[in-house]
Amino acid sequence: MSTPTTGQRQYAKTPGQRARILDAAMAVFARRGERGASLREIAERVGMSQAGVLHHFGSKNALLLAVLDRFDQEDQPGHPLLTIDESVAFVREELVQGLQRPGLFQLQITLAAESIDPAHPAHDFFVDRYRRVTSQFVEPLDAAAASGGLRDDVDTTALAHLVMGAMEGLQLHHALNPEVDTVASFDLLLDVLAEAFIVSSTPDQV
Amino acid sequence: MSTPTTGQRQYAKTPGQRARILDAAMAVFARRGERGASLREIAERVGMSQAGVLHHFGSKNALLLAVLDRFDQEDQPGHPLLTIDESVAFVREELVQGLQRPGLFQLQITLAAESIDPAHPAHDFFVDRYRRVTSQFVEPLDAAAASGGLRDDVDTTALAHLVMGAMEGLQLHHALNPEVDTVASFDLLLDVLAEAFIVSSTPDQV
DNA sequence: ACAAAAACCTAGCGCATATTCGGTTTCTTG
DNA sequence: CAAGAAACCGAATATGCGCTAGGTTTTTGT
Repeated sequence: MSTPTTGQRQYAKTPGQRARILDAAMAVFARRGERGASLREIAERVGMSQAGVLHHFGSKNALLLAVLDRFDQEDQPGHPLLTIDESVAFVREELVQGLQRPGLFQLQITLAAESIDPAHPAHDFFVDRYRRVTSQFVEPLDAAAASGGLRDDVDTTALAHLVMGAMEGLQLHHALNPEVDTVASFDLLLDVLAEAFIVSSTPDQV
Repeated sequence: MSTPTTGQRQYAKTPGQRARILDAAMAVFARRGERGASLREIAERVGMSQAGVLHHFGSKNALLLAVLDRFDQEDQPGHPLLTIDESVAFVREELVQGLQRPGLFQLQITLAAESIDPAHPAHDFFVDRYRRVTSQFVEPLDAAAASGGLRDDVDTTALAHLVMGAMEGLQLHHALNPEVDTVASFDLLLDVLAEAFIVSSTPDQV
């Protein structure tokens, strides 16, 4: 009765294998989307058979959900974002890192666009995700507006959507044309917004 | 010898049928993407068999290209955009109309995201398209900068990418969460940019 | 009115896919 | 070291896809 009814025995290398499958699945889903991705291609990358992959994740759908779960954790901030500066720094850092690890952003854009279709298996996930991320962004803005750090006539919701939208739209352009400098454009936006809306005790640091 | 060797006879209702097929294909491609779309679903919408659709367009690929062709024409400006005001007005009008005709934008986002994959049949189209649209936007900006209508230290390319990226990113969010007010966020961007960069002889009209 | 071609349809082919099934190997635990 | 289960694999199944083949109906110019 050491590992009883819950008995989920597991080999030592199993977590590693699952991780390798997730790596491959992320890359393939990012490139081809869920609809264009095949278990065969994922299995090939891992050096395993289709059936082997399914042994670990049960179905393509479950594999997709596991990928989304991991993706959600990887781009979650380590600590709550309380101030505007923290939020901005976090989101900008994401954009910068996206240049060296294009997979994450590509996964996001590819799957999010596919998920517009209500019949898509990730539809609910992305609908919920955008709501969460938006409120994560609106809250510090509202807090700043309340404490006088922001002009109080600003539509914080519109502002949050603008920043998030710009980030992903730029990323989409960059994916199609690598010459597009996402960070330059995004910084342009941040500078202009700061100049227009932030009420700083110290003068602006452009 | 009235319609000789080039003899492409056509029934009277054929153009109408082709148009109806294109309508259906646009809607289905917009919802499901190219990979998720099936000729069967398109044919059903038209009230025709799969083979009937193929009789008119030859292959799914050719149908996709026909859709892209039409799409490109529909959102092309009627006249060249020479000034910033014209460009901004045009792109903003597109956004407003997108609310009443979501199909066009959804088609654009869905297919563009799918097209990140170099193996996608529309890859070349979207790579080229973004280049074209960007330069269409950069040109009036450069002209304005040259004639003193714009602050001359502005990175016009980054600016153009920002505006285009924001537009599409917002549209993606809106597609997933209709509560997102794309026009409000976009106007926010335009106002802030105008205030920051446009050198107007008359004072700004917020 | 008549032939000829366009505009369809039904049926089926070949292929790729996700998933299942039964067996074999590999590891873990007592 | 010896069960026994986990971790695989090869093969088969069912489904959906784009596309083709061949025939029938509808429209057309003469």
